[in-house]
Amino acid sequence: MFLVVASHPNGVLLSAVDERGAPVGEPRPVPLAEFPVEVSRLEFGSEQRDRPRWVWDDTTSWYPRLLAAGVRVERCVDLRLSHAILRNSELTAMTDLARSERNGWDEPAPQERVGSRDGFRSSGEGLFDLESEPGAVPAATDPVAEFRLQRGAIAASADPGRIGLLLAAESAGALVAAEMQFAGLPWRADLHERLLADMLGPRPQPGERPAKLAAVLERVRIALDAPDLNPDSPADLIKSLKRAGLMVTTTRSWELKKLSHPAIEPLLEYKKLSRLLSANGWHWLDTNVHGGRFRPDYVVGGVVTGRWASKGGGGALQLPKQVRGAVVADPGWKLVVADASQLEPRILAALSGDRAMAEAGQAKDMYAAIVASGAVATRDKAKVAMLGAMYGATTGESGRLMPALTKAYPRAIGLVESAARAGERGDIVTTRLGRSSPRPGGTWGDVQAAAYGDAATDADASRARGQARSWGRFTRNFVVQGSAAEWALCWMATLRGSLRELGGKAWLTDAPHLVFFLHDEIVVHSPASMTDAVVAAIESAATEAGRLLFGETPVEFPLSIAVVDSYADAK
DNA sequence: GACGGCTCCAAA
DNA sequence: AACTTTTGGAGCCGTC
Repeated sequence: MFLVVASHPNGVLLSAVDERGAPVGEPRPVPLAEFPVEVSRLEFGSEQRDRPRWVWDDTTSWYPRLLAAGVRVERCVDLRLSHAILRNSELTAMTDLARSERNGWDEPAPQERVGSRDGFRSSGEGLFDLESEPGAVPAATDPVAEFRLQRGAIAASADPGRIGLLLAAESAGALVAAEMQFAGLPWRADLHERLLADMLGPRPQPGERPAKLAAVLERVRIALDAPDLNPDSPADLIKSLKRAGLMVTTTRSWELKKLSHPAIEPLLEYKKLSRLLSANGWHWLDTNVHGGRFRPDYVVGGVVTGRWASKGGGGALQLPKQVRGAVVADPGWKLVVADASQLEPRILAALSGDRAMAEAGQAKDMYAAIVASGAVATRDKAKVAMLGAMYGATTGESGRLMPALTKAYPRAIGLVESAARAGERGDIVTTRLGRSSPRPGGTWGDVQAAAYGDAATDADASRARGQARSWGRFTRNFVVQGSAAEWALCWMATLRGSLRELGGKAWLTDAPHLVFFLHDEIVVHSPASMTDAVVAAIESAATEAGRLLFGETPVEFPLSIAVVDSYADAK
C-alpha cells in the first residue's frame, strides 16, 4: 500500500493508492498537528508487510519534521528524485512521463530555510507551508497524478526491475540523508580548538592573522625581500617570486615544491596553514558545529552521476584528514568506519562481464591481482592504468599502459571505450540500474556542426574535436562512477534496514545509526557493545549490494572496516 | 557594492 | 612524475 502525502488547507491529505497509483478509498485529511502521530501509528501498528510506503514530493520537505517529532518511516517514494531519473533514463525514454512537457516536477526541490541545519523547519505553525510563498515554487502539481505517471513509466520501461531498484535505492538514500543530518556527526569542538591552537596559535581577533600564520608569513616576506607581499594574491606572489629570480608561472604547491629557495619552505607552510584556517578554522567551527554535532546538508542525486553533493555546512565533501581528530565517538560509543576498497575498478569488472578482470576483482587487492595476471609490471602501474581507463587519460604513463590493459581486458576496456565514443557523438550513456547521462548542452551541437560546415577552419575542427573528446571522457567516467554510486546507495539502504533491526524499538540515535557517507565510505555511530553486529551488518550489506546490482558475479566488494574512537584512527 | 570568472586546494 | 573524472568553498580581481 502506498500513502500519498499532500499539503492541504487544514493540514495534510493522505490518499491511499495501489501499486499502479489507483485510489483505494477516499482521501483522508489529517490536521497538521496530528500528522506525526498518524505516521507513527501506521508505522508501528502494522506488521512489516502492511506498513505503508509514504509517497511525497520531497523527502527534505517532510521527513526532517517527522524526525524532529520522534518518528521514523521505513520506506518512501521521493517523487522529485524519481521524476528526475525517469525523465532522463534511456530505459523510460518512450514513456508518457519522459515525453511530457517539463513541469514543476522538473524544478529543483524547494530550498530548506533557516534552521535546516538542525533538521528543523524554521517556524512552528508553517510546518508544511513551503508552497505558500507566492512565486517561490512552481504551481504544486498533484502528487497522486505524478505517482500514477511514474508507476506507468516503470511498468512500461525496458527493464522495470532495474529502474525500480534504482528508484527505491534513491528514495531510501533520501531517508538516510535526512536521518544522518538529524543525528549529526559527533564532533568534539574542544579537540578541534586544541588542534587549531597547536597549528595556528591562539584564536586571533577578527581580521587578524593567527600568530603562527603571521610568523611564517614574515619569514616568506624576508626571504623574498617583499615586506608588503600579499601571499593570498597569486599575481602578487608570482611577481615577488620572479623578482627573487624564480621563474614561475603558477603558485600551485606542487609546482613550488620543485624549486630550491629559502622562501619556498615557509611559503608552502603558509599555504597549508592558511588553507586550514579558511576551510576548517574557527569560523567553520562556529558556524557548523553545534551541540557536539556536525550536520552537513547532503544533496541526494546532487551530482549528474548520481553521487551525492553537499551544500552549506562547509561542504561535507572534504573533511580534510587534518581535522578528523575532532570526530570522536560519544563516551561508551564507537565509530565504525567502512570503505569499499577499489570500488570503481571492481564495478567496471562486474559491469563489463570481462572474465579476466572479474577474476582479478575476486582478490582483496585487485591491483596486485592485475599484476599477477601479467597485464602490467607493477602495482603502481596497475592502479594508474585502471584510473586512466576510467578517466580517459591519453598521455603520460597512464596513456602508454592502455594498449597492454586493452589486450588483457578487452571487454572491460571496450565498455569504457564505447561509452567514450557515445559521448563524442553526443549520445547518452546509462548506468547499471538505468541512470542516463545528460545530453551535451549549450553550444556543443553548434560547435560540432561548425566543424563540418563549408566554412570550417582548422581551428573549428580542432575545437570541435577537443570538445567532443572532453564530453567523451565525461560519459566514459559516467557509467563507472554512476554505477558505483548505485552500488553505494544499495549498500547504504540495505545497511539502514539491518541497523533498524539491530536497534529494535530504540530510537534512531539510541542505537547504531549512520552518521556519515562519502561516495564509497560510511561511518556508523554505535554503542561499543554492539560493534561486532554492526561490522557484520556492514559486510553483509556490501555483499547484498553486489547481488542487487549484478546478480551472480565473481567480483567481490571487500571492505576495510575499522572500529575506532576517533575518525583520525581509521586507516 | 554585487557579481562572475579565475586560481587554488580539498575529497572520492 | 604527471594526468584524466565528479564535486564545494575561499579569496582575489575585474566589470558592471
